[in-house]
Amino acid sequence: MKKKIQIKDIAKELNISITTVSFVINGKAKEKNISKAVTKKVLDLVEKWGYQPNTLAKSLRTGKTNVIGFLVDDISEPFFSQIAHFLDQKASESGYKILFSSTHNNYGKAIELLQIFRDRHVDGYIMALPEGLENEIKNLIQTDIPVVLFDRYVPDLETDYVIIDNVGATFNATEHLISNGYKNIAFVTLDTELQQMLDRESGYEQAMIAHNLSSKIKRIAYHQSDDSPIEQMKRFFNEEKQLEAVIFAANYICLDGLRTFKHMGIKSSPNVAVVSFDDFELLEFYNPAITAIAQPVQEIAENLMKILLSKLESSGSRTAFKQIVLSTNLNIRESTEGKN
Amino acid sequence: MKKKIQIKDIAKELNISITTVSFVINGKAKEKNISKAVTKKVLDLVEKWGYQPNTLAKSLRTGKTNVIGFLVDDISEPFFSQIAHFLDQKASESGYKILFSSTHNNYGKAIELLQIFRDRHVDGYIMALPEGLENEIKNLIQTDIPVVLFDRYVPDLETDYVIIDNVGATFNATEHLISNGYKNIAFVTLDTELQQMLDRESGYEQAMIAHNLSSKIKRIAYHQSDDSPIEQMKRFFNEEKQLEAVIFAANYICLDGLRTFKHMGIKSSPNVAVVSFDDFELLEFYNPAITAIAQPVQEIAENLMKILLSKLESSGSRTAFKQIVLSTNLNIRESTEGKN
DNA sequence: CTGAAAGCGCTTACAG
DNA sequence: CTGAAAGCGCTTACAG
Repeated sequence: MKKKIQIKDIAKELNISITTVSFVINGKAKEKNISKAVTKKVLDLVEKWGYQPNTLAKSLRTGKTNVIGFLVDDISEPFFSQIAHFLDQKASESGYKILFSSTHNNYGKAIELLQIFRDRHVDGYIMALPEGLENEIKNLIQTDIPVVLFDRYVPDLETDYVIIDNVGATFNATEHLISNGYKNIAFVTLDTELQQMLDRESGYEQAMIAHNLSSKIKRIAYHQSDDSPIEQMKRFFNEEKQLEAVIFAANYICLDGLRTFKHMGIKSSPNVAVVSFDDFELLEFYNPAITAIAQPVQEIAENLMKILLSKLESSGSRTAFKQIVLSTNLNIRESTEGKN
Repeated sequence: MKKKIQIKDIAKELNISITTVSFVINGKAKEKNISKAVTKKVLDLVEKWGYQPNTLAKSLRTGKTNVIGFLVDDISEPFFSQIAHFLDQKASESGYKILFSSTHNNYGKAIELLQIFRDRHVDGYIMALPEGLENEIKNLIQTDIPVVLFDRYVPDLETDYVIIDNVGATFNATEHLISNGYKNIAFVTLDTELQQMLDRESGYEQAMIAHNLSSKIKRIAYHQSDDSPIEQMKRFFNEEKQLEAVIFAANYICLDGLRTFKHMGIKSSPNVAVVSFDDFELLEFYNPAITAIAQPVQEIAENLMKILLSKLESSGSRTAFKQIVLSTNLNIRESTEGKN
């Protein structure tokens, strides 16, 4: 491999100073009143020699790395990996790269990763916050390093975020079921304090109340060794023989729900209508195809990146927090075709 | 935020030189004959003040970034995002972080990304090579920067890689079908020169020949605007009315195959037995559940990381190329239960 | 056993 | 219009 070219090589070849070369390369020729002739000479040689500035040296000097830290529960979950994909596309267009890691919904791991990202001087963070990290995030935001949250948020935490209208999503899904003739509708969710899950539950409840129907909410405890989610659901479905429809509050809950149905020999529709939060391939191919609340993944990623980039550019001048709420889409399929 | 502590702060506080502090921090106290007392003093203060070396300065000086570049077609494909997840876990344990990007199977994009990774001084690469990049990879390897390939490989390219036994995988799957009474078995694959796809095809052919059955191979052209994969498959299945079983050579091909079946009203088993290359959730839930060749994702990731780390540690002393071939697992499900 | 100093490759305030 | 030089925060060859 040919030896790496440096600024000083260019300067020497052209008999000008390093300063001048640096100014030209960084597009400050105009601003610094460098003559057209010199500017062109430099640019031509840079082109000819294929000079690439050493990003490490640049970062050390400027404190900017052009790296964004991306933190989620588990990068292999389809929702997160799709977000990652779109973020990467957008980031690349602006010269940023993404460092990712998975917290596994673990407080200690998340703290550690935040520390590692800090050590590596990431310019900003995009993350889905694990429970209990409110204070760390508050501290992070106070250091003036841009942070944009998504998927979940903390109601009284002043920060930038992009989320979806969880209340509206389940409200609409519930109304859809009701208008198709279902009355005995259950909502199966996670036993958690995560705001987005509470919002989803609330949307369901509001719709049920609006139609004078009584809510049936089952909160499943995950990460509990002595009582598997499937066992918990089995008991619930056994008690609720007259159930006509179920809304599952997240994709993995839906998967476990379908597994439970299989174990119990319950045929989803026409027996029990099913709606899943989060759309994924399986639902389309299931027999019968399952109605799903789809999150606008690309839109979420684009908004995250847009907010982060604007913060990055206006760094210093503290801008107002941007909070974006996107609406979801109800993909109606056979599973909720109605009782009629 | 409290001002960042530097080596010189520690040195000043302790009235010793920067050199000594640096040696202690880098675990060279013994080697450099630093006294136990001094060593302890330094370590205690580092602990107390929570000193973290500036990785940027360290990298600039040493040329090592502890960053690994991870390049695949599309990070949001489940296979790749799972690999990413396991790699991240393993890398973190050794103090490495992963920078990822998607090539979208695009030659120009891949070249560009390789350049960007180089600019960022990644210590090594893990990648699934897009077609036509053989020469770039050869150059890369010659620069002595560790590269480990996976998923696909080029037969006469001397390098490290982790792949699966594609020939054996489809050979076994085909034999499984034959022993369950299927004779008229088709193989639906991609129209490509990618070695791993050719290997899969070859495994199928060898099994068919071994049993004196005639092969039926359909190569689907993807990325062709005027003739969708589904249309191509439709025509094929229409011509082959007597088909008893189909092996799809990759997960997305299988998905399109299932879509085609749906369009045509073909009921997979019992009419047509189906085997998919790559296992994913959908197959388990499909009705009937579909038999699949599963790749050992975690094992692949672990091997990739092990090879890369060993190369990273022995940098300079060029080690022999490690080429690992892992075997797959045939997850037998209802779709191939047999004609009996 | 320990320290002063050069150097990694940039950017930029300051001087002319 | 342009340049000499300091400094970002480390590591390490060299000297004592």
